Amino acid sequence: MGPSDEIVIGPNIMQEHRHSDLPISGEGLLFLTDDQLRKGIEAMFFAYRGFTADPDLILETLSYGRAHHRAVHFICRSPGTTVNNLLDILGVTKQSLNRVLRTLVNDGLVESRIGPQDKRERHLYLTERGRQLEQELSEAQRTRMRAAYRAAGPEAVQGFRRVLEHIMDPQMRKFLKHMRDGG
Amino acid sequence: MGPSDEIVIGPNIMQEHRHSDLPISGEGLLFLTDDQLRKGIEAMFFAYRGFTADPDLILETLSYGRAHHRAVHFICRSPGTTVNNLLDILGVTKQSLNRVLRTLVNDGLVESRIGPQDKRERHLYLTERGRQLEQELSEAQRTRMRAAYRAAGPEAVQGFRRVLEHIMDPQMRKFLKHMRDGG
DNA sequence: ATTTTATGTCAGTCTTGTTGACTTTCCAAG
DNA sequence: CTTGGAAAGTCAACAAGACTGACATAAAAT
Repeated sequence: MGPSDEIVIGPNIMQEHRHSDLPISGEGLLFLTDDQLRKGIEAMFFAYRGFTADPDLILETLSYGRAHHRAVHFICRSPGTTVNNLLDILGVTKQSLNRVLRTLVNDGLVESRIGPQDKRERHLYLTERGRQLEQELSEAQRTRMRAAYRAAGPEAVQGFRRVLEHIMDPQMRKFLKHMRDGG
Repeated sequence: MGPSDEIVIGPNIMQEHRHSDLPISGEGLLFLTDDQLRKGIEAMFFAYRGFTADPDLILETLSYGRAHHRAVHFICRSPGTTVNNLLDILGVTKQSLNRVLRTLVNDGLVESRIGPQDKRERHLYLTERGRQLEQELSEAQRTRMRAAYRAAGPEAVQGFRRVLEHIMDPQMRKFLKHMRDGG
């Protein structure tokens, strides 16, 4: 942190964008005001930074980045998945993913097997070392999440998940649901 | 999406990392299992993508990036803030922030005034055009959040905020609280 | 007068995204 | 059977945006 250890972002002049803040009715729609939304947006921003902070520290020591973490995570989650599946999930170009996968394969963390039916496909698996790294990364991330869950309580967690699922694009929600049913 | 419009990430083999999943007691600690945590982690990942998707579309047309959005957001929120304050909040280097601020000032979206008391400081303000862009960006983002909030309901929103605040680093939580008291 | 602070700049690197061009493989229509 | 297109993956080059390090300037603090 800075020298003051206390962030004070200028005089506390809150902008009043009230155009859609009018409580349409007298009831409990206060949680939909622009001000409430802004707080949620900022919370999302700061929380995501915390969310990635702990794995980032580990990745840095290996000169890997978040892209590597994401690849390893989803390969661990669904061993044998193809590059194309991964592309849909990660939402990046195949060239971008390929660079990451190449380093992971070269470093002996991921194994890429030619598809038994369709030889164009590559099926991806973690090696033992890959599983080790994945464990280390996700345990770091889980530790923070576990603390947050515990502090917030089960009902808050349910709300958390509920809102997140409505923020994401529908295909992704569908994807998560699909996995949930299977798991 | 892809041609299939349906993401199927390989055979649905769920890894069972049960080492800390043992329900310590028979009570309601099920929300702390590794599996629940993994679902939360993935939800966070997908939701954050949705969270940034709409502003990104607007930014692209202007050849700006998320960095510009963040700067404009926090300058709008706290007009007159200094560069140093912004650095603490955004958590980037001054070189990185400076590149963004320079383009915003050159493009006439941000005004940088020499501090009245301390002439070393630069106080940052949005111009009229800057405010317009900020409105456009945050309205795009709020629209998605509003829909999610409405769909999830007020209790879920409360839980959402509660968990997010526990995920972020304490300084950031303090910062948000500080602003909340003032607003 | 010296040091510290706030800001800005230049140069160079790294990660991770992009597009374009290419090979290999598969499948289906002629 | 062949051929042409689609799909999967790879290589090369480029851009955004983060980073570090070195340095400059001005003003405040000591």
